Amino acid sequence: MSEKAFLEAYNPKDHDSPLVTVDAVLFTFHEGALKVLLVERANHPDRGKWCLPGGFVDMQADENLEETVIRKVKEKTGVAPPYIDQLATMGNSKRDKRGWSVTVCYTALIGYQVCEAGISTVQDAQWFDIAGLDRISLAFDHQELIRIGVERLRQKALYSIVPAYTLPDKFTLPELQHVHEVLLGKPLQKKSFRRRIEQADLLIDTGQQRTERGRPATLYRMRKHSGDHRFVANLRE
Amino acid sequence: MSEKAFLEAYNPKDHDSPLVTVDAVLFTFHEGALKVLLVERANHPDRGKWCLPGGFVDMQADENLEETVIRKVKEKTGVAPPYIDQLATMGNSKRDKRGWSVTVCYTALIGYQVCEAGISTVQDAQWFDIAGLDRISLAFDHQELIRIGVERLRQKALYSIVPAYTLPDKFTLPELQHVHEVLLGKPLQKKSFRRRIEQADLLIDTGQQRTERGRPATLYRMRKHSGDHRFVANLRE
DNA sequence: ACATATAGTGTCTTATAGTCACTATAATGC
DNA sequence: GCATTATAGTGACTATAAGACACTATATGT
Repeated sequence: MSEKAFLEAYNPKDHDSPLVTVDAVLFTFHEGALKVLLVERANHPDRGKWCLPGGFVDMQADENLEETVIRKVKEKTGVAPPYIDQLATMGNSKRDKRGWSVTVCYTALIGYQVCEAGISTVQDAQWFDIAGLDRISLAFDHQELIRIGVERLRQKALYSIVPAYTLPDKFTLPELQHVHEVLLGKPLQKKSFRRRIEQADLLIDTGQQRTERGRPATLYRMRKHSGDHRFVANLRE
Repeated sequence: MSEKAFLEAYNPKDHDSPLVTVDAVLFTFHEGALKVLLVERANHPDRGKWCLPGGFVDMQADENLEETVIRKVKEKTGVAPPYIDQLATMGNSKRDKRGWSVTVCYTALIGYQVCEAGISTVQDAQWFDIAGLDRISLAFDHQELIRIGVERLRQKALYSIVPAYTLPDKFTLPELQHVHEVLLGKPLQKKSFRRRIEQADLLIDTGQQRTERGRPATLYRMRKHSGDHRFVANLRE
């Protein structure tokens, strides 16, 4: 049989295939804490429980998985996040009561203010503080996905400035250091922190400053691809 | 409606779902070169082209995705690899002529000798040198998956000894250094290389030695979880 | 003006990688 | 046997980047 004939005769529904969903662990940083966006499930299974934003791939609307996850995040926040990265794919027969299911989970970062308006218009979406999250029961294996997402972001805090994407467009170095400190759960040397960022030329000085208390701090914004930069040496844990 | 009633009424086939496959980029190191295992496709589409070992999830036989990939690798090599890690999930409407498809791709490492017998009994499986692989046309997006796998392994060579899993159970330090050098495409300082491994106590001295030419080299084997160790500083690129 | 708070720097120390010459131990050839 | 060659492994100094911490700079509040 030719390939053409094979493809004409082929019907995907002849095979059983797992359910395929996409989820996003979307982090932000606000009021000194790392937060994750959760959504209240409107339907069975696990109706009423909180879960990650996500859902089924729409084979008509979505060209690829990334489009699916961006569509899902936009539905809840109103905007596309500036940082998105594949986190893990979970697939087994037990994670969803409806049967064998696969979820492709992404991690995304966004500033709090950027999507504040969008989130306030969506009744069922809410930021949850990472600390204490283990006390509430989430749908499916989403608790585990968040754990993996936090661990990944923590690792990145050691050798990159990816956590900067949890901040607004413009931010100060002390703010960024604070995010890293919260992620790593310990104080960092400001000299070391500043020095490596300066040497790698990762940030653009906006020329602006911001004063809260004390001396004003310089406002920076991320240079293009600064999220891809890996320092040759980690901050010590 | 109760959740119980919902689940009883639920039929996964009511939804369209993408095809779900699992693939493995299996590397080994032999005769001074990094190799990847490829399989010749017996069926449409892309019949006759080489591709990664992998295939559909068997929802009856497989409890989870990792079982699927291990089953598929065992079919071609006869053994389960000592190192396996999720690499990336590719999902879009174009990668497979049969329609919207998702592949969960793993990367795995194994010693050449360990599976030599298994591979020789499988007619359609063969090791390919990474160098020059870009000249042959692979099925689906498997060329891209291999590229991502090589890049990931190259990164790991900078801050871990994960590449050791491409070697036999027992190996010498110069052998391991050579793997890293091939991955990074440049010579490394043996003093630096040895020192960091010794300091982190990652290998077990087997007490045995091996002589090829010159002074005999000590044979080591990996300590448990040595693959998880991350050096605080990278080798310089 | 001074106290307080926070931003940012100077400089020494420490940890770890790079360099490279040196020693150690095998096989080989005369 | 002994020199030669090849490869394994070490010693010791240098270079780089992080840690520590005191010091300066520049705001606000009284």
